Amino acid sequence: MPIKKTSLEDLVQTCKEVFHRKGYYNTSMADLAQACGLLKGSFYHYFPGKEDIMKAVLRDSHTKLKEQALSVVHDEDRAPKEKLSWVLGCIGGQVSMYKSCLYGNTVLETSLLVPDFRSILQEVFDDIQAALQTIYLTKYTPEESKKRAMSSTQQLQGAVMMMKLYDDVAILQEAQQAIVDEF
Amino acid sequence: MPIKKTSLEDLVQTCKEVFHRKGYYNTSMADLAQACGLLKGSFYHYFPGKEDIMKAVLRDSHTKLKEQALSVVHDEDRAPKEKLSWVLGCIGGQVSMYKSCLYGNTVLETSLLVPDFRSILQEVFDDIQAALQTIYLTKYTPEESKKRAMSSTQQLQGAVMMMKLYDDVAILQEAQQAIVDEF
Amino acid sequence: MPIKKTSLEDLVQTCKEVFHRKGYYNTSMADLAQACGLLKGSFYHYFPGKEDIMKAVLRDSHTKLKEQALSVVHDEDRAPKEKLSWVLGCIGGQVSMYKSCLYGNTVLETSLLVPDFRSILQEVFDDIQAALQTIYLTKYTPEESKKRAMSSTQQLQGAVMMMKLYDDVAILQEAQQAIVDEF
Amino acid sequence: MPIKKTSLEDLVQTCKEVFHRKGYYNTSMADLAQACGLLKGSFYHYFPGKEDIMKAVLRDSHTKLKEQALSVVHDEDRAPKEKLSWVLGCIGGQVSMYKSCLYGNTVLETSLLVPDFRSILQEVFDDIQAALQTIYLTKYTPEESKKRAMSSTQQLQGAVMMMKLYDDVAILQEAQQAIVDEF
DNA sequence: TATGAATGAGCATTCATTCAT
DNA sequence: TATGAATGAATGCTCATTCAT
Repeated sequence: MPIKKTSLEDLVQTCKEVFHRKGYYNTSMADLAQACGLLKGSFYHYFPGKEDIMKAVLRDSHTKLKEQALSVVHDEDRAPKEKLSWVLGCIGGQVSMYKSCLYGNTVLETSLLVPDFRSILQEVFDDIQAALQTIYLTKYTPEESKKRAMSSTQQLQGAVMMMKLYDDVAILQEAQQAIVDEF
Repeated sequence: MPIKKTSLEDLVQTCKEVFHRKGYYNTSMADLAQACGLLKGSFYHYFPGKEDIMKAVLRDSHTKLKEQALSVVHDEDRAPKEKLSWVLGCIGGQVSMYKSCLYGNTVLETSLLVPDFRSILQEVFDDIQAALQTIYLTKYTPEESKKRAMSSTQQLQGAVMMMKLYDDVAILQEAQQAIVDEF
Repeated sequence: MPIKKTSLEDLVQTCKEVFHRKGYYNTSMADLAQACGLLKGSFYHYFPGKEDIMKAVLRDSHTKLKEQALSVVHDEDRAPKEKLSWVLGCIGGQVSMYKSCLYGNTVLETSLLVPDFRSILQEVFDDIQAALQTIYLTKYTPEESKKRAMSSTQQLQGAVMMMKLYDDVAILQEAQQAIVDEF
Repeated sequence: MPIKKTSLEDLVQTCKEVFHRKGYYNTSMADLAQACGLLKGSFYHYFPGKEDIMKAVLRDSHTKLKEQALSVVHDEDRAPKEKLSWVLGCIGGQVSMYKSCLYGNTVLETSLLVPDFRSILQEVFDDIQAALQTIYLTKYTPEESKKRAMSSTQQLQGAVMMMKLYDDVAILQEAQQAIVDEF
């Protein structure tokens, strides 16, 4: 029965939500503090600065992505197509929940401006593509698998953008379905 | 032959470049003014505010997109595939020049926060998809054409993101090529 | 009949007074702004930052020191001892006015921390010593003159400190007198 | 033989070093805590506040000054000149070690702003001058002795400032030597 | 058209201090 | 004794915007 007043984990989740909603530069420390029920100053007990909060958020998402979505790849009890569906479903679920993809957002908003973000994000997408590639390898040549992994990732990211633009989650779901169908 | 010191056209082009580089929220009026060789105050003779600058930039891009990229669709002297290649080439050229796509960036960064931007951006993507659809209609059913138009747009936007993440223009070019090849 | 609202010159003089009274680190931008009748933000129209204000203040004092105090050295109508008296009187007058010496204060408070201040302050003391040396050279050997210039400068600075400690301007005046008498 | 983890004595010595280096206002409680290997909060077990730390530091220095430097004055086995040399040597040694004189620094930075500091510092300089006066009295009239005590103190303090400005310990040593020679 | 001074709110961050644990 | 979370004010500075000139 832990009586936690503020746990770092909670902070990260709350900040994640705010960054999803408002973006990195448009989110102020005051926004984050308010969302977490803290004063601005108190935040600096947990993180040295705004950049570090975002890094913690991105790393947390990356960890969960690997645990929940990508780990299934080596599960021998599932069919490849099912795995693909699972991976896309997990990613899509997150995206639907927040109505945006923090990875894609952050790449476009900051990747050329904040090197620390970029390297984390590259790892994220490297992992996603590696997982997809592993799945495609059960059916296609290595080269073709790589191409399809890249293509599917792009398709998904583009769909996120269109989903946001038209505020229509169906766009994302159709894209997911199309990718699975094309397997 | 007017020798204007500062033309609205020049201002828009310069601001476009800055918004591409730094994003909307991370760009300050001072950034824009400095890039244009004006003082901050002087900017308000041309635009009522920051939002209006971005709107002018987006509309200018939209106009040029329609003139240069999309108008070709109704050119009867060209083959459909050639038209597709042209459209993607035009869009890709812009993206390569700025190393990012202002439409996609702005959708992800602001579309849920600034309604005015969203409606402009919806028009832009409506136009792009209509053009692509028109091309696809020469070969596919209406429904299939619509799907392919959407899919190609997503593919392209996702490729822009990946291009930015890995700082590799080839990613974009390959995506363009793949879309054309699949016609 | 100039209707100046805020002249840079006035700002520098007001800030000089505040820095004298409160020191560099203990003076906030809000202190300076309030003393000048401006808002904090407005200050950044005149100076890029706090350090630059101090630099302007130090340079202004240096300039006036050279014009008023040190220029007399090459005046051929005055006797050397009279010149010495004048130089010390000018410096002492400033010190008495503010009840402290900004040069000495700033050396002790910041010279090892802010390189830009140090180089300005070195120039200031180089000039003071060069002036004193020139005066002493009319009576002493070059080596002895140099020693005496250094010694007199130290005596004066030490007297400023003691004056401040005991809040007694007479301490400074006696030191000045002693230096002149020893010529 | 107590093995204290943090002794008040150690704390004072460490804080003394930090105040020497950064000055009073430019030193934060976090600076002090970090230098002492404590957390900010823990500091308040030893001292009620920042001002009290500085007071402890000044008093500690004062005590040691009396014990080490000034006590020699009444040692009948030493010649007056030797005593003078000893006193100046002790003070100079401290100054050289820290590359600054906390007494002089603090007078200039805070004496007019923090009454508590001022009264401690007045005691310090009263003691220094009394000691010097006692030495000079072996050779000069009371009045002349007082003058010389004041003058030597000023000389020394001025030399500390110049030493810091030019980052040259030799300046201080020459001043010490000159004072002894003039005895 | 263009300036540049001025505004007042807001920025990320740091401050000295408190206090339950 | 020591922690570390929390505070609330203050730090230096930037923001988009206004407006007299």
